[in-house]
Amino acid sequence: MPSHYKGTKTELRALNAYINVSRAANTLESAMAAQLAAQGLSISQFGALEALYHLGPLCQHEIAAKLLKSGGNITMVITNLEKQRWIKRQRVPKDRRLLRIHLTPAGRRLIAKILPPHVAAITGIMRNLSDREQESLRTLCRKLGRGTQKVLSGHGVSRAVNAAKARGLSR
Amino acid sequence: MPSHYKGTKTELRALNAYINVSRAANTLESAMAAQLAAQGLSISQFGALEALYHLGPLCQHEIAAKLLKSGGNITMVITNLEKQRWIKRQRVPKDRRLLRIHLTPAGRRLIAKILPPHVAAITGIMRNLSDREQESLRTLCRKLGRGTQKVLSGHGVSRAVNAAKARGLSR
DNA sequence: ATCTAATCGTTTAACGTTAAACGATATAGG
DNA sequence: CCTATATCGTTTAACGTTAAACGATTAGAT
Repeated sequence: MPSHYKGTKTELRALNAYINVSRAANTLESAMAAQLAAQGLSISQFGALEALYHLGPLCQHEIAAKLLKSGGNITMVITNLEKQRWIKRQRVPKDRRLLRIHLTPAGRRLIAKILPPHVAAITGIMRNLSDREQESLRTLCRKLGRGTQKVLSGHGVSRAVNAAKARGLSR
Repeated sequence: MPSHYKGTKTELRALNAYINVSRAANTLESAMAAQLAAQGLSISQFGALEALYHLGPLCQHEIAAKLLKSGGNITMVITNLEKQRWIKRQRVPKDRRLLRIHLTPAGRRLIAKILPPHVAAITGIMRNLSDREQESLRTLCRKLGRGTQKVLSGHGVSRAVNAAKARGLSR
């Protein structure tokens, strides 16, 4: 956005940092989406499978919180995954409002197969930065993210942000 | 995503950097969307207005390239902006395939009014980082973005990435 | 000059996303 | 017990996004 904006040095510095974070994230997301598209998975679908793989069976609202997405969205993501037989819904007898989502054997095999190249791709991309640079980038992004949430508190703000705020945004 | 992934130190470092960039960008985007929603604008609508404001009248494909969005999408963005009378389409006599998009006086007033608080918001968020940190963040993100595009070349990849690759991704 | 290529904007179908309203179920207070 | 409130998952409507097919128009090649 800074293209031709006239502002103080402080403003231009902030704008430049802002757009470079945005673009880097967009580029990363496109790269991941392209990689997952080969397996017929969207990023959210992958995220759901990965969460189930590492955390065990989860309810939909837990997945929603994990992925920072709305409940309605997760209904769709899970429905599509179920169509492909990667997961199954299972009513919880103890609390019949809940659906416990668990991987099918095929789903488990899929995510186990997909995960290593996925991690390799991320690691490969990150190799453009030195170890020290990666850690520096992580620290700066965390600091920025935390600060941004403070700024937002109180305003009418999307569910994703609220969800992130509710739990400590992890790591 | 790293939640509970077992991997080498190198992999975990890369994954942590990756998710922190993603989350920071998501948080920033939500903050901007919330701010613009008050004016009834989406991020893309704002981006189009801003481009027209700083660069003068543009054709739709130029706006698409600027915002890294597909042509069909820009058709919709411009259509919605035109409904609200912020911009106007104008056929170019010299090349009748082209539509030159220009701000209406009201549109110019709007973006002129919106821009300062928008910049102030970004500057305010970025104040969570020192000047030196902002510059460091910018540098790291640029380096990462450039590297990622190299990795992508050759694969079937979204238009946005291709567009970014085609022109030098500016700055 | 004519025919072929490429470019521009539009339309369509499909998907992901959100917010809001809803029905089913559970929990807490009287 | 019974009612009010809260939670969970679903549905719907609306929007942004992409890719692909399309018609109109231009530019290039022969």
